[in-house]
Amino acid sequence: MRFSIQKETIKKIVLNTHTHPTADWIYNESKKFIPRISLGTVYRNLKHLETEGIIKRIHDGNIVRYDCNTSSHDHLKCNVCGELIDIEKPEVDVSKTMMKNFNFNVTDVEMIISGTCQKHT
Amino acid sequence: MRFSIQKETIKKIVLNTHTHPTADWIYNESKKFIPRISLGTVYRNLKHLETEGIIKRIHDGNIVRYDCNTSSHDHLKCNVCGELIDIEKPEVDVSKTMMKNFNFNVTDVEMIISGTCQKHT
DNA sequence: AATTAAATAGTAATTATTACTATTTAATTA
DNA sequence: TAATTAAATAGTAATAATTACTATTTAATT
Repeated sequence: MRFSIQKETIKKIVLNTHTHPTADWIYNESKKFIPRISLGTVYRNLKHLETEGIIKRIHDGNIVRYDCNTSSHDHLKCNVCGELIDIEKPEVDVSKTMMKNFNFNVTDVEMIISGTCQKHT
Repeated sequence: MRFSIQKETIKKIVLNTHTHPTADWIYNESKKFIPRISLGTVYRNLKHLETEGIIKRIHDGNIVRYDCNTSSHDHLKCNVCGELIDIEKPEVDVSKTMMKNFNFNVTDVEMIISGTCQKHT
């Protein structure tokens, strides 16, 4: 992997942004430093960073976001402001726990557990 | 809401399909019965069915799927065959539980809890 | 049977993302 | 230090999923 100003800039932006930005947001942000940067460059480097385990790709509904927190954690999503809030250690009765601990009124819990099923073991 | 063959057909297809189909799959399936059906009609009616609470829209990564099971449940996603398996009652240590109960090797757990945060109460 | 407004088919537009290619540039070598 | 080489970029085109638009059709009402 070769050095490039673009790669370094994108990396710096994502690692310093804790609001789960989209590719487009990162693109616009990087244009402040490299006005002629290409959107393809942003996507390519985000993919690199993900492969290297430096960032994580998260799915907010059908919107793809990037997360500089690569530790295993979940997200609370507010229906009003759309903000994603990092949470650690999901518990049994998610709704009740969220209500008690975060004063967060759960209307929907969406969880996808990925892995390998018994058919392929 | 007015009767239409298209609406009835789409409803029947989704309610009889338990494999979490995509809009495109439903479109192709409905063409077997109504060859000149429009893709827009499929999307419009899927949106209606969702609004009426007859089906649920689920997010499989960045792919949108439709689920005729509207009860609160989660999904196991196999990385090999891509199949989504319905599960009830998520438990604390998800990985361990999945391994024990389903012989499912978890590599990633993705959960989005939607609702309203304390800023808006 | 005539009327009316909702639903449809077909097409165009939009958005997010990937693919392609000529040019640029970081790293290597002479 | 200049020449070489291959990786990365910019810019554009292509693709895929979805929504928007509009003239036409059709279910329901009169």
